[in-house]
Amino acid sequence: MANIFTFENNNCNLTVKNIHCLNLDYTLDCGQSFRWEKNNVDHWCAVVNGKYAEISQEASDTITFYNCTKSEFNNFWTNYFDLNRDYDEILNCYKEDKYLSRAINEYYGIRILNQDSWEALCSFIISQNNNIPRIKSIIDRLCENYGDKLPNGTYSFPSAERLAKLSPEDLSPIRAGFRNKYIIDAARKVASGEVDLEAIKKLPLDKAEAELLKIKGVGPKVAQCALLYGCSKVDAFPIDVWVKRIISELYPSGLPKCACGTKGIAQQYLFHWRRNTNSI
DNA sequence: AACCAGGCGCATA
DNA sequence: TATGCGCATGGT
Repeated sequence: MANIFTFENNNCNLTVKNIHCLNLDYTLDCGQSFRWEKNNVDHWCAVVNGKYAEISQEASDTITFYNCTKSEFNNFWTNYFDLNRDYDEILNCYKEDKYLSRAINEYYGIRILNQDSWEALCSFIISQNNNIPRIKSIIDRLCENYGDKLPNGTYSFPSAERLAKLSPEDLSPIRAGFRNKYIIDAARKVASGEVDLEAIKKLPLDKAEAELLKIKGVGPKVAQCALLYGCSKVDAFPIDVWVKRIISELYPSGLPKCACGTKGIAQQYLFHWRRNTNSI
């Protein structure tokens, strides 16, 4: 069933009701995005596409966007949270599978975000052989050093064009180690158009991956993450250590066919479930 | 004090 | 094609 939203304006804030299958706590803290943090009043905050955003969830179907207009919601946030995709229909199909069924029962409301393609690519280059707290702190330092300062003192994610002018040595303050040269190679190829992220969004999955593999430090895992989280490819399927465990333990002959076409969504539920529940 | 972290590039066979 | 190691850094 499609979302038919209802809106309430309070001062500059917009409360949206009748949102289906979106749990902010799960969605913003499940390893797909690294910039969202909860503030002192338990609202989720981040700089998203160059603007500071603050949101909170009052009920399972009710979310308030602070300092946000209805047109900003319609033109940006519906796509960011992928609200036009019918998750209930997708997840309903997963119920025929034993483990997917458990994962969606426990973590109903995870959605795959449509993040900025460059930010997603760069963030998952940083993620390799790394843990989530440190990924976040490296990205924070990258933004503080090379992003634009916003009026409230936060920083935007630096553009590929900005980083393309730097050398790997220039990135030493962010302490990303051996990943510095990968970030710069990605920035240069994206800024020059040698790797065209907008074109990649329109390519089939395999061709899109091949384009991203032109970048030093981008292998299959990072490429699939960039495609899933930044290029709206819901069938992209990043295989990290956790998903590798899930496959070998539960799906030695592959994911069930109910996940066909949305393997990235299934992956996200299984990943979160395996990391947090740790029982079969 | 070793070991690990949402991997990848490179060398070796 | 398939393994194994080094890579920077910080947390446990």
